[in-house]
Amino acid sequence: MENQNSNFIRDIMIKDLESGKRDTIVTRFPPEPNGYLHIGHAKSIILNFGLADEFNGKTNLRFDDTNPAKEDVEFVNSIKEDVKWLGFEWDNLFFASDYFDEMYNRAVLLIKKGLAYVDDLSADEIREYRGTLTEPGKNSPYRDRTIEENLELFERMRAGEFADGEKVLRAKIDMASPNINLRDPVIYRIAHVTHHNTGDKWCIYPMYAFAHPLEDAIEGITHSICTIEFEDQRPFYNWVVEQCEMKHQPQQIEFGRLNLTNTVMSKRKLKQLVEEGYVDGWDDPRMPTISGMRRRGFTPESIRNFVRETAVSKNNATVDFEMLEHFVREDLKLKAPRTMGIINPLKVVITNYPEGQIELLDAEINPENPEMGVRKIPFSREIYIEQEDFMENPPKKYFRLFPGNEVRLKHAYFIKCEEIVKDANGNVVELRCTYDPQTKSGSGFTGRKVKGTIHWVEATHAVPAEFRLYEPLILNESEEDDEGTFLDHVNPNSLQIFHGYVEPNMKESRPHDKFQFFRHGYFNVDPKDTTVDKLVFNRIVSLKSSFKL
RNA sequence: UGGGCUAUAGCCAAGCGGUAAGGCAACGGACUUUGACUCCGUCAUUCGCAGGUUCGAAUCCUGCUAGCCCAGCCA
Repeated sequence: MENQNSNFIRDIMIKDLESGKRDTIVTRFPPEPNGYLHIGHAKSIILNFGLADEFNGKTNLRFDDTNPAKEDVEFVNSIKEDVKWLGFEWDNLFFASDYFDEMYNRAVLLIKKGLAYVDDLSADEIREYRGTLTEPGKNSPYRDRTIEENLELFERMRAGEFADGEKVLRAKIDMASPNINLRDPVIYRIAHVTHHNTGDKWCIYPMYAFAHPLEDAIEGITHSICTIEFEDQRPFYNWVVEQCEMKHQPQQIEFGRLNLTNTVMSKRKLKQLVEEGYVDGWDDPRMPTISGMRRRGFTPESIRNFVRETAVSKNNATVDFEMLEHFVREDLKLKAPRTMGIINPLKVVITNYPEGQIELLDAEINPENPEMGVRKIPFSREIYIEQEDFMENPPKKYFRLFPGNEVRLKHAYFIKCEEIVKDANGNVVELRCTYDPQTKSGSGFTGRKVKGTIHWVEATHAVPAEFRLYEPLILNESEEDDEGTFLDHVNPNSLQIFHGYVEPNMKESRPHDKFQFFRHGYFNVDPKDTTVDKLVFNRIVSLKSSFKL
């Protein structure tokens, strides 16, 4: 059951509906197609789609493609895939570029109202004229051009008569405003770049601050939900809607970004990790991208529940990664079949078990969800167990195998360690044990108890498999901005690869199948590197453990 | 330093003048053929700090402090 925390955005919607200010809810998820989505975007997606769903409203997926230099169809496709995978369906698919004509006309309107002008100042000069945080700016010498001149110049900008950077269109507001965003913001720039949608039709493109309110107004968005850093932009957002005389008036509402401990979220840093080879790509299972999390094995349900549990506020929050892990475990608990896998094998020979005999044992697929039924697993004289489950000189409270100790083999028999076989270097390479036939699992044997139960895989039918275990990619807890030095905190052990064995029926597993390897945790069949003769399992999350050596 | 925003436990967070919800984590204990799960219990005399108003303040007022965002022809 997916929970519902109270949140201030929902409260606003309820109020607007009750007061009659709105009679429906329309939201939008407006990514720029210039990169891959990450868990931070998931929060925006879940808020926009989730809230609209609650009120039987509508949500548009809108690509904010106003800067062709950075955009690509590759990204529009991956974004669409990620939104769908997260479980949402958009009511309409739009592109900001669909509205370029209307935006142009609204800019002309502004010029005609004396509220916009063409500026010939260079980018550097504009910065100088803008003033600073503490000093007011000053008016551009071009600020008082006549409406006719501005109209003509803007038309010529559109016609391609000027080079990039030669001229811009600016809103005429107040160069002395304490809100720097109101010091005559640039609303159109020249860029002779081919656009992924409109091709070479345009060589002038609207800026985000001008385009976004228009897009929202055109689509009849009621609540335009965005992140907190746009709060200063809201006065201009409202100015555009009003001065451009848009019929519909959307309301911008800001929420605090989601951050995770030991995770970097900025595009610049993620890109650096990819490009400098710290990870395998944007979908590396260690990446906080949606595609990375999908490949790691996180489920859409777990991400949705996690995001909903973290709630909506205006704080900049850094949520413990353990919170995310909790929600995957919870989701997979009833869904994932249990199976046994040996990550780090140690051979065990059961000396009193008949040679050549193979026994098929019954094993519950998921004891917490009995409806999943039972599987058969082979047992014989030779098995593999986990190296970690044997110690020659164990500390107190070690419940696993050690010389003379007896443990239960899950679904099978009690075995007792009788003898250790070592190689020339003194490493333990094999254990010789005996089993007690009357302790067979399910036989109801109660003669004696054993402290530990360990998992195993029968040696002659064992299927080799690769296990990939992950640790946080970044060692420092919060994403502080030591510009450039975050690479110093990259965890050198973020990926550990092991070669071991799994049960024979695991041969049939398909990419993205999820399992709980008994006592190890939840794993996903890697969709990229798994082939017909090579199984690769990504550990999504370990099981919790209170065991400490 | 001008403007905007934020501050409640280790983390996230509810609370909206009537005496600090919930989740994660942690820690005890019960159960256990997963050192898991489940269950049961513990975990803020106090809400960034200092004053004030009030019978009563996390909530209202005043002053301070700390953190985040804004000086792209990025979004």
